[in-house]
Amino acid sequence: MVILSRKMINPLTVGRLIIYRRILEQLANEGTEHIFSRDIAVLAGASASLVRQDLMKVSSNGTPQNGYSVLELSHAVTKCLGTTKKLPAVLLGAGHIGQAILHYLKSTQPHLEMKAVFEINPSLVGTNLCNVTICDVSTLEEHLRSNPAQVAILALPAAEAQEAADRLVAADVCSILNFTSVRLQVPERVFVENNDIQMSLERGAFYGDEGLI
Amino acid sequence: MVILSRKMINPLTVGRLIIYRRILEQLANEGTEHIFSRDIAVLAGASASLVRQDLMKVSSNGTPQNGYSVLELSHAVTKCLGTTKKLPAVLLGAGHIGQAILHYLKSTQPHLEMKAVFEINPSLVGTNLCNVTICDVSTLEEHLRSNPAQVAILALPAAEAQEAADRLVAADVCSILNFTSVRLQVPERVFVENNDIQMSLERGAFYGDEGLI
DNA sequence: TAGATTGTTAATCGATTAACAATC
DNA sequence: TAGATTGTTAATCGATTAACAATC
Repeated sequence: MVILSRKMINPLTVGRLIIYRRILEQLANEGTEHIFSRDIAVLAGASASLVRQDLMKVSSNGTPQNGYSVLELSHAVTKCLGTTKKLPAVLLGAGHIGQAILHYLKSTQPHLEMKAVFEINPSLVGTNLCNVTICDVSTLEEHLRSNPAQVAILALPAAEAQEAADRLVAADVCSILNFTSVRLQVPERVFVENNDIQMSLERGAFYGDEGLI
Repeated sequence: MVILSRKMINPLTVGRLIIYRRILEQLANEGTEHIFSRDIAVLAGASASLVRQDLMKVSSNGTPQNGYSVLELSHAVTKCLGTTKKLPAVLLGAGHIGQAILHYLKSTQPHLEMKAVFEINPSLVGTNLCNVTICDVSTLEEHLRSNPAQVAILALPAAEAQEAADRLVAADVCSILNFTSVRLQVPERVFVENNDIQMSLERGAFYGDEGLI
């Protein structure tokens, strides 16, 4: 018998639920009390049908008259996404992207708590970044033994990505946020979220090129 | 009659072709002369079948004996992606992400040439960023009239994203790289590449949370 | 030749859309 | 009530995988 878990929700749906939550929080701030699936759809760039299907997963209860209660739905989505506690996380790479991500974590509140930043560049080691001390990457395993982290963010040069991933997997990290352009090879149990900024830029350029019919 | 164009290749395939090209360039640098679809698949995180199907679109010609010539295939992919010339682009938002992207454009070579950076924060206006002058966002239209850009990169606060997109669309930008967490509403002719770092972080956190079976 | 791989089509899988009874 | 929307299932669409003849 398979036990249902949050993990049973696929990444595409999770991505949309995250978008819905953001929209609902925004609406709540503006004082909107109710909303229809059709309107969520417009704001989320999805179809009303898909929105309703996704919301089934959070055991929503809208009414034909008023649609969904913004507050209730917001809570239901948040509960489904299960982000009550903050997960300990580590960042590998304190370059431009690493720094941007760290600032992101400080301003918005994704449910991650950055425990340490690791760098190869020795001139950065020991300095501070957003109140997190930069450690030498050679101390990664040691650090993770005493401070386990479930999530790791990879923001280092492509050439170092796979080796770093191997070490993270060995240290029981179960979710890797991969901001490098390398497709990591990891065991199936490890989740990898690829965010390939370089590819985004190139794809944007591709479709921006109108020079051919 | 519909004229075939590069645009007919869908975003998923384009994304993989970009990955293949990167892999092939890396292999070429290492001196590898031939490669099989199976090996590309491993490096690209795809199946061999899908790799071959994608490569059909670039009119590849591998042989059963040696697979593909790395150099030939690399050129074929590059030709298909059509990235000979650099497209003029503008960046909106000179915050942490904007800066990281700008450094990316300098180090790697996506086929974009950053023409100008626009900011609302007046204290940044007039200063330099990676050799590009930061302009006041109020001069956007004026600038685009004299220096048309096909591609725009959006890296500003969520609250300003839609209005900025509207202005870009009105100024004939045809590809928007959206690094905000807002789903933009644009005419169908405009391509939008969403890269939602905030969502990536939250999804990574979701799947990192092993606390429930 | 024998064997493995390519190029290409057919089958499958999964995600999205459409449909519609139940509901307020 | 009449009408629009929800929750949910069925149909469709499209992307990936499987299959296989042709090929070297």
